[in-house]
Amino acid sequence: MPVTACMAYFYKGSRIVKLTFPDGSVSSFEAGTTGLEVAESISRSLAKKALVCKINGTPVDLTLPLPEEGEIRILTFADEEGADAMRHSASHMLAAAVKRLFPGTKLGIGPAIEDGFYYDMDIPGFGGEEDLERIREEMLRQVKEDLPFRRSEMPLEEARELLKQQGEEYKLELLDDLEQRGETEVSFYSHGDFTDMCRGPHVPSTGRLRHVKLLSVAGAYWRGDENRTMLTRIYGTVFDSRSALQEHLELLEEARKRDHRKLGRELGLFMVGGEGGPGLVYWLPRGTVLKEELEGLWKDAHRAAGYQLVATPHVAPAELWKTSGHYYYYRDNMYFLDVEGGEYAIKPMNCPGHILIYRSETRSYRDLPLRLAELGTVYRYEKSGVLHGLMRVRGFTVDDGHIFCNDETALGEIQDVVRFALYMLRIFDFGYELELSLGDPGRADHYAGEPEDWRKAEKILARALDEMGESYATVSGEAAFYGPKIDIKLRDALGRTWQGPTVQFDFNIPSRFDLTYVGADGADHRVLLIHRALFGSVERFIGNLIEHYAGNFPGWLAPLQVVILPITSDQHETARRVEAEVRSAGLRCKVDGRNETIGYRIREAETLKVPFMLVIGAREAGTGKVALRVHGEGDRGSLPLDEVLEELKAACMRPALPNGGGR
RNA sequence: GCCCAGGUAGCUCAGUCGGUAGAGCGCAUCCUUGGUAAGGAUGAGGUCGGCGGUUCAAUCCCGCUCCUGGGCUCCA
Repeated sequence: MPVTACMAYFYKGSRIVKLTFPDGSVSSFEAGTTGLEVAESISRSLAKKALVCKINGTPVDLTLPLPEEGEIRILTFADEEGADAMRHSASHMLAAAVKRLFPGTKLGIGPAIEDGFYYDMDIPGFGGEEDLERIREEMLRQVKEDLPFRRSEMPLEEARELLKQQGEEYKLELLDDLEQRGETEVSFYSHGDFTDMCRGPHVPSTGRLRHVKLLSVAGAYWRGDENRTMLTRIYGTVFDSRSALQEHLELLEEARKRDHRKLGRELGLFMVGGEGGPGLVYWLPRGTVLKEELEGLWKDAHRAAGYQLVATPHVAPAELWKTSGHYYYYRDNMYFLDVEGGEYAIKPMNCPGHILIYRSETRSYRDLPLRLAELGTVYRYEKSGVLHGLMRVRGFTVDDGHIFCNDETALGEIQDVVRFALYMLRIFDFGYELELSLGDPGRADHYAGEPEDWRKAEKILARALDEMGESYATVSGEAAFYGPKIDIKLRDALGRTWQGPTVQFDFNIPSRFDLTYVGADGADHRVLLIHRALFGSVERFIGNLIEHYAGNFPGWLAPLQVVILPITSDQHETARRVEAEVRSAGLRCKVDGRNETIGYRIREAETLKVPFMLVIGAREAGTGKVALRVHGEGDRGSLPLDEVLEELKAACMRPALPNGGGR
C-alpha cells in the first residue's frame, strides 16, 4: 500500500518548505519536514502538547510531511480540532482494545463528540458495563506502548478488498457511500496491529491518550435507523491532563447530584410516571407553589406586554385538527377519542383554539397585532423510551402565545418576542444561544405550504435577528411542519444547553383557516401568524430551573420561604405571633415546633433548602428579636423582627416586569 | 417503539445457590425542653411490580406484561 510519509521522506533535503505562522512570521524548513518537527523547532513544550496541525485551514496529522508552502497552525487540546483529534484517536484505541478482547467484533463508526467520543460496534459476547474496566486496561496498555498512528491511502477497490477480508460489513457500507459521493481514494489509519478506515486526522501516537476514561454503554442503531441492527455504543472521554479529566468527571458528578428527578423527590416537588402513568406529572404541594409563582409572573409579564390571556378546551373535534393540518402531519403524536360516534382529539397544541378565537369576530387592521396567550396544557404521545423526568413527558403546559399580524407589523413583533424571551432568561441568569431553524428542502413531504412562502418567512426571521445584532446559527431540517422558527437554547449553571424559547413564523395555518383582516382599503387580507413560547414547556423549564439552581431557588420561587423554629415549647406562643407577622408580610412560612432538637429541625430545613430560618429561644422571646439563619450562609445572630422582615421581603420579591412589557 | 440494565418497606439499598425477608433514613408512641446540619428507647410498615408456568414448595428458575434507568430515533 502506498505510504505517503515514506515517499516524502525520500525527497527530504532536496527542497525547501516555507511556512507562515499565525503571527504572520515566515520560516523555512527542509522539504519533508513534519508538523511535529515544526512544533519542536518552536518549543519542546509545544511539541509535547501538539496534537494535530492546520495547514491552510485543514487539520492534518503532525507526522505527515508539510507542503512546500502555506499557513501552519499547531493545534493543542485547547483548539476544538485538536481536542476532536484526540477524542477520535481515543475511539480508535477503544476499538482496537475491543477487537483484541472480543474477536469477531465488527466496527461501525467512532466519532469525536462534545466532551468525548464513542464507538459503535457489533461485539460478540460483550458483557456490558462490567467489561469496561477490562477494556480500559487494554487501552492503557496501548498508551504505554506509545504506538504511532500511521496514515495510508488507497484506491477504493483496494480498500473494498481489505474490508471484505476483515469482514467489516459496516465499513463496507460506508465505503459505498464514499463511492457514491465520487471519492476515488480513501484513507486508513493504523496503530499497532489495528487498522480502521478513517478520514483522520489523528494525534501522533497513543502515548498522548493517557487521560482516558470509559463512561457508559448503550445501544445505538446502525446509521440511526431503527430498522437496522442495534450496535453496542461505548462512550468515553479523554483529556490532555489528569486534572482536566478529573474536573470533567466532577462536572458529571455534579450534574448527577442536581438531577431534577432526584431533587424533585427530595424537595417534594413532583412525581412522574409509575402508577400515575408514564410521562404524566403530578405536582405535589411544594412543586405547585413553585409552578404557580412562575406562571403568575408569566401572566403578569404577558399582560404588561400587550397580550390578552385566553383559555381553550383540552379536546376538540377531529375536523378542527384536519383544518389545522395536525390530523395529517402530527397524528402519530396525538390521542384520539370517540365521543358519541364522532372523532375527537386531545389537543397536542394550542394554535387551533387561538385561531378560533381570532376568527370569532371580523378583525380590522386596527386590531393587529392581536396577541393571544395561554398556559395551555397539551398531550402528545411520545414513545415510551424517550420519556425523561420533567424534560420529556406526555402531558405538559405550553406557555403558548399567538400573534396575529401582517407584513407591516411582523418584523417588529418577532423582535419584541425575542427581546421578551431574553428578558425571561435573564431573570433566571440563564445564558443563551440563538438558532434559526429552516425546513429541509429534501423532505418536502414533511412540511406544509409553498416553498416561496417558506423562503419569505425564513428571510423575515433572519432579518429580525440581523437587525437586532444577535449572532445565531442556522440549521436545516429543524423547522415545524408549518413554518421556520427561531429557537433560543438556554445555557445553565453547568454550561449545558437546553431547548428554551421558540418563535415560529407561520404562513401556512392562516390560509388553512382562511384567517383575514379588513385592511384600510376595505378589502380582506391574509393575516400572518407568529407562534411563540418563552418557557417552551413549563414542566421542562422547571426541570431546567431545578438543575440550574441545584434546588436552591431564588426567594420568590422557594416553595417555603421561612421556617420559624422555637427552641423549646416555652417559645411556641411567640413563634405563632411571629408566624402571623411573617405571613402578613406576604411570605410563605411555617412554624416547626416539633419535639425534636433545634439542631435536627435546622438540619431538615437546610436539607429542604428553605432560604430563611427564624430561631426563637429564651434570649429572643419578649425582646422583639429573632435569630436569623440564612440557607447556605448560616447563623446571622439575633436581629429585630421588623428589620429581618424587611430583608426577607426584599429577598423574596418577584422580579420586575419588563419595561414596556418586554417591548 | 428498539437494544441493554433493573423493579425487595414511604426513600436509599442489602439478601435468599428455591423453604414467603433485613438495614439505615422516614413514620408512630414514649422519654428528653434541647441555642444553629442528625438526643434516646420502643413500635408499626412488605401478597419481594403484575399475571401465568415449572416445582412438594417461587421473592429467587422460565414465559408474558407493566413500570423505571442508560442510549438510539424523535421532541416543548
